Amino acid sequence: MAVQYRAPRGTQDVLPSQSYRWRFVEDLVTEVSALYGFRQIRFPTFEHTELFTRSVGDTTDVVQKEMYTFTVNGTERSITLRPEGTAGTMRAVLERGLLNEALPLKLSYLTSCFRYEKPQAGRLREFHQFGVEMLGSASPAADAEVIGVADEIFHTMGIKNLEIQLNSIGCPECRAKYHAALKAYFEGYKGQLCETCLTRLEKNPMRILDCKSPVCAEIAKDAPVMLDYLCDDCRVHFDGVKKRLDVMGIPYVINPKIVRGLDYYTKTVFEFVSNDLGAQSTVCGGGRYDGLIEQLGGAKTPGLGFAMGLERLLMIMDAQGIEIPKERACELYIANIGEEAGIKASALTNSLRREGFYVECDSVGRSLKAQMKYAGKIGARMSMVLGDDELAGGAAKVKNMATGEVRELKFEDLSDALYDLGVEDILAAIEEDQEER
RNA sequence: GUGGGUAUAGCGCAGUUGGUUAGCGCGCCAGAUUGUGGCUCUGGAGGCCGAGGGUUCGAAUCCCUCUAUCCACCCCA
Repeated sequence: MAVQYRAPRGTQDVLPSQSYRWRFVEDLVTEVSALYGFRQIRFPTFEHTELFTRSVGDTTDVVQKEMYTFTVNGTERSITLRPEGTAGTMRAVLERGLLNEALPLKLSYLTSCFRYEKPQAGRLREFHQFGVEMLGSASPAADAEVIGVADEIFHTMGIKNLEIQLNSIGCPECRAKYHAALKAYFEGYKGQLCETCLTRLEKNPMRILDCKSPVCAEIAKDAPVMLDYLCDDCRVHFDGVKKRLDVMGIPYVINPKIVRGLDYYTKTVFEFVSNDLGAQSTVCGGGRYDGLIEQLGGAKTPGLGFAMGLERLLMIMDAQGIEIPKERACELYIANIGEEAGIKASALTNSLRREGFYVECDSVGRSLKAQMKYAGKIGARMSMVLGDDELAGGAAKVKNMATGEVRELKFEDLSDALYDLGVEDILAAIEEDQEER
């Protein structure tokens, strides 16, 4: 069958059978981060392009080839769909003067992001991130706190086998020295490096450290390590972070190869890595960005944060068989026979819904048998039939769909007082059913 | 941007060395005593076999092109 319209490449529909999983995750990350004092901020889906080129960095892949950038209706202004959440958050913070409030400022966000990439496992063109930003503290305590929230979120979800990889890429001063040393080292192997690494050598030599090519990896083995080049300030800071994580009981491994692809990072960088994902093994990544606010025109303010990919998070939960609470099931299905009973069933259903119960009745005009079948299919916990007999006799049977057990409910005057009397008895029956569970 | 795999019903899949009306499971709809679902049985709806071109008496099947999708590189969450 030739479907006329397809979802654009790299996008996904979240169907009702899956959406409850999303809500569960969204609620959980929001609640856990709130315990750490992070309050949610929301910001536009698109921003002026300059915001991203200045913050993310115009030499990064994200800016150079992955942004959805466009102009609208012949205007000059260039607009870009957010490729990440930090830039928009910082813009809002500066524009709305949030740094004038009590510091540190702790914010969280839950948004979709857009990157024009070739889709593969765990990589989409529209994807969703939960992120956290903490501004106004240069102390390693802040680093530990931010890593701590992420860790606690994964822990609360019941996710296992995550590895926290930690590194420091230093401040601009010590990193420059390291870059020089690294470049000098790899220059000596220019003839052996792979093609991409030759461009990396110019652009960002640290990336060579992470090359999968066996030759490059072999060469990289003896390359200088960033951690050996940290200035005193950066080393003390990094030690402080590690010490706090140790005390907090959060295990981590030092990975000198973590580089991060966004320009604004300084000092601490970290990733939460899982081998339950495909090649895209990072589920959460972040770090410190002490120069960012200043770069965007604000007062010099230290800051840091992380972002986690919700699709990847869900993938891990799926792979690890983590159970997510199912949605509330239909509590009662009211079947009807005949026009008159159908009208009463509608009214009764509505009354029960107003009482806060999940009740369904026939809205198609199906036979009793088909109605019962439908009730079973949607997983209704109880069913009840309304027909001439019930309307006249003042009693109706309520059936437990799981056990088949039938119980008769009596009504004083079902024909006229159905709505009031019927509701009460049925409410009692539903509540009783709920208690048993 | 560079590779490799895949494309048949809503979903998951068969379809022999090319051979007539393209099948199976699940799902969907209806029926099996006119007022009770699940199990079983019967019937039904639903496919230009991803698109276009070519070879052939004849193509889901062979060839070419395109598109989509998946996985990997790259990059990142």
